[in-house]
Amino acid sequence: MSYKIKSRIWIESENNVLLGEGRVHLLKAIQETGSLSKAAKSLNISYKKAWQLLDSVNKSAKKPVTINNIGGKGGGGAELTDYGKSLVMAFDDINKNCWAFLDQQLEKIKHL
Amino acid sequence: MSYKIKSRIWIESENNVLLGEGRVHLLKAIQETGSLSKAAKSLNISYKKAWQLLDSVNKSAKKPVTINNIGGKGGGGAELTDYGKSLVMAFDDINKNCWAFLDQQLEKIKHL
DNA sequence: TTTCGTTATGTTCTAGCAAATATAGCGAAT
DNA sequence: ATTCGCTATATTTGCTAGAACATAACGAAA
Repeated sequence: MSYKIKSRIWIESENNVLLGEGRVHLLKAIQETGSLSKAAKSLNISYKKAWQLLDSVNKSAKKPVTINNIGGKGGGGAELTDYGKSLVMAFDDINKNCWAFLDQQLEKIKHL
Repeated sequence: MSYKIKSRIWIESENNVLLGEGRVHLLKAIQETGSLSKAAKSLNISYKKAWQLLDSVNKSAKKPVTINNIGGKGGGGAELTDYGKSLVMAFDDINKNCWAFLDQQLEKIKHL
């Protein structure tokens, strides 16, 4: 059996984590469900944890990543801003490229 | 202030971590000091933690990464095998390249 | 003005991980 | 055969991140 190279990347802003794999999952789930609580359920994490993550994302980002509507018809909801969508897309792109890069670096330890 | 991309890479073998940044630091300290206990001191971690890390490394690797001498003149000691040295060098090289790669990917989020 | 499903937040409990402590075992050299 | 400094391992203690639980606030619609 051969060795494997694994990696994790994340984007930071002023020493705070802005986006990592977990946060991106959450944002995508919000985009799909239209609400933070539904997104939390779909990811099998507590609402509180989801809220804390999202709060941290919005506080670290230069511009709002989601619009959160409180109260009103249906109780409210949350949705990604265009800025949020472009952040998610950029992260996915860079992450995918990183995998490909490391896959190519794997050659260097194949013989070990 | 601009966003930054951070990363962490590691090498796995059969779903066990073989080498990460911490383990590489430990191996380098062993190389410099000639003993596991001195290496632990120099890294400010407990001997036990250092031993557990090293044990895990040697159990995950295909060939021994260190030779541990127990008892004898000076009480014993530990040193890297040639195989261990080449693993450390390969990791450092890949890690360095990964930084450079991500630095270049940074362009993609510069405008965000 | 009551209902509803959400967002928003505080508080308590717990399990798992890290640190601290203790001790056994080893073998060359004197 | 005793000393020495190291490797090897068990046990206990302490801490902290996360889970679980609880509840307040909100605003449109009926």
